[in-house]
Amino acid sequence: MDAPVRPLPPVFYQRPVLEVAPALLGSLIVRRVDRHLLVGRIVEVEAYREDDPASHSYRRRTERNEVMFGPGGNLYVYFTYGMHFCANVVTGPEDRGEAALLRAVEPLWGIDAMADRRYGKRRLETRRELLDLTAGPARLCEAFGLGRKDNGRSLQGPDMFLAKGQLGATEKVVSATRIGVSEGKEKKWRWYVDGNPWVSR
DNA sequence: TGGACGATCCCCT
DNA sequence: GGGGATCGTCCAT
Repeated sequence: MDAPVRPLPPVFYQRPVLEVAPALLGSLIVRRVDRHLLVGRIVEVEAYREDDPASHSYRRRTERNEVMFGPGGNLYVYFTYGMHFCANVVTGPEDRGEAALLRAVEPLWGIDAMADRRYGKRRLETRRELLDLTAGPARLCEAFGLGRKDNGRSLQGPDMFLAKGQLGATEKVVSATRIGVSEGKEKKWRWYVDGNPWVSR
């Protein structure tokens, strides 16, 4: 029997990010937007913490990073490179600036609607298009329709939440260094499902 | 007030 | 493997 799909509770998020981030692997991301239901499975994440030079919350509390300092269980969405959005799950207690970046998702449901957002067409034509649909933090934001208006959004639903998921018996979690950071290179604060085709290549 | 740069992606070679 | 797109944020003047 399938378990009911319901939001992971706030207490799930209100733990240290180095615990929460790897625990997110296999979780479902559930999104209702423009009358479409979109579902994916998280397969790659990174942790960012207040004492970490690579984190937006390093040094000062500012207007941009304010959401990271809120209680765990909200979405932190930021704009970068002049054209992309990236989505994070805020973790830890209030006033602790930490979050887990969603880097890759395996699309499960609503793929035609995701394709429409990503490529302007509702039918995928190549395997490459399927793999590029949600592989990467900005790609998954575009596919799931996440943007500026979603910054600070609660993950208790109904239009956006994460739900308990499963890792397959043969699926192995691997930790590695983070992508695209110039400081804090040595920290192995990226986790992914080994061999999953949506993980960054 | 301005300049440098970024938790990226895409297309070209 | 490399570079361009493109603009909000931050910090140094």
